[in-house]
Amino acid sequence: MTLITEIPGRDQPPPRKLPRDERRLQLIEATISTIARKGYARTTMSEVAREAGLSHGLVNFHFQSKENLLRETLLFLAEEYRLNWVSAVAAAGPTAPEQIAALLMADFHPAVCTFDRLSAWCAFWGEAQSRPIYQESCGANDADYNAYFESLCARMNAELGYTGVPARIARVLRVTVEGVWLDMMTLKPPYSVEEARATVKTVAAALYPGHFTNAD
Amino acid sequence: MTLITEIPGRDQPPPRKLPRDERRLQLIEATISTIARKGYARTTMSEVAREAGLSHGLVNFHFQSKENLLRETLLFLAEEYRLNWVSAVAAAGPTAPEQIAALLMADFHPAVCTFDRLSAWCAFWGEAQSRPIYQESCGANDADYNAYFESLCARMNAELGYTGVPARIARVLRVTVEGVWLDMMTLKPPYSVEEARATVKTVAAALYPGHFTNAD
DNA sequence: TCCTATTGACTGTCTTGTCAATCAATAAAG
DNA sequence: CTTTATTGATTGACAAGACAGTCAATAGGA
Repeated sequence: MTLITEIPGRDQPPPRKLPRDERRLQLIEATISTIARKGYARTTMSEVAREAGLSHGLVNFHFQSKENLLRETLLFLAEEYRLNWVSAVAAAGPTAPEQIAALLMADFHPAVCTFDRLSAWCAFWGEAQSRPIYQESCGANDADYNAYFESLCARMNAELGYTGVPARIARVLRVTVEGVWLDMMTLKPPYSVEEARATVKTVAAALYPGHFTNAD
Repeated sequence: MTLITEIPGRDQPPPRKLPRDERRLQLIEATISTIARKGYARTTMSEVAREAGLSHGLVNFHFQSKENLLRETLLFLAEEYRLNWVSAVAAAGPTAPEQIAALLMADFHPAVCTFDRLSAWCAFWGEAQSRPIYQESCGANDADYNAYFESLCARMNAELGYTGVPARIARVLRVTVEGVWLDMMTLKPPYSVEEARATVKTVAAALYPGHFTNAD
């Protein structure tokens, strides 16, 4: 999504110069698209620049090195993901089932669940060198997510009489979402977001039959 | 796992020359290890050769090109995976729950569920260019696997009175396994194979409460 | 001897990162 | 209001290095 060109009614060409942060964001988006289109291994500085319609010297000007560009792209995705689920639980009702439903459905929100973004996530997971980078910078995010998810499962037991091991139930729900994400990357043709959500709801309904229902 | 050096009791150096197929297998194993250790993007012909203790010219001699080496490595993993689940269901009892259990547990058999192999799978999933290769050559395998899994879920309905949509239930179980695989790649430290199997059993027990039990 | 596997030097190509020159926008000066 | 610095973004040519793939020479087994 470009920044300036889409102001409705004014389709002047984008300005040649752009402030630092907007240009960086544009280049990160171009990196995500390039990874999705060409794969991580074939993502070059020049290709990212071409995707953005800029010269490759500019990428180094803004990010110093390719390694740094990829690191910042990963951190951008991680922060975007975190904001998405945090705002989803904030907007949901206070009961444990409502909060769990919000967490599960947030992962399929169009802000984070696009083909390009899933593709980029999958590429980073698969690239050995990016795993320590992720752990180091975002391990705390994941720990927060897991801790919150487990606390909700514990509340399901305490408040609503279920008996599953919270850590394991939370893991089941989390890996189901991850597996569906992988499906949406891998399968040809991918199934719809509706079907993805229905699949996750099926698991939730199986684990908590009184408080979740199958989609159809 | 090297091929010749580990014959117990005979630790003569490996023969300088090796028949075609054994050398190819050795290089494919070296490719898997290299992908796991350095990542897909940093996997070079020279690095694969060094991992195998051979010269890099030999890799081109046996595989013609890097692209072909990676393709054959992917096909090797796919065939190994297929043989593993096929033999697991062949060895299991004939009832639907037994067959489903065999399918689910087979994915954690040490023949296919090692860190190097999971790492390589994940790298191939993440690499955009390898997805069409996989579809083209192994899409039929996956279709077989899914069709068989769905037929088992249909039998659970017909023979044992369950009511879930077979396609969706099969998908839930499959994505759970995939998600746990991802966990075993990503998490630091990874949880044990026992815990992985217990997680999958939790889902099966939730979906088919009369015929699967939680691990503990 | 013949045949196949193996080696390692070599080549051409691609890629990253640097840098001096250029350009656009704004501020300052006339 | 026009003209002239100043600043910071942008470009494209370039150097240095890495890599895939080739090939002539060699070694080992039949």
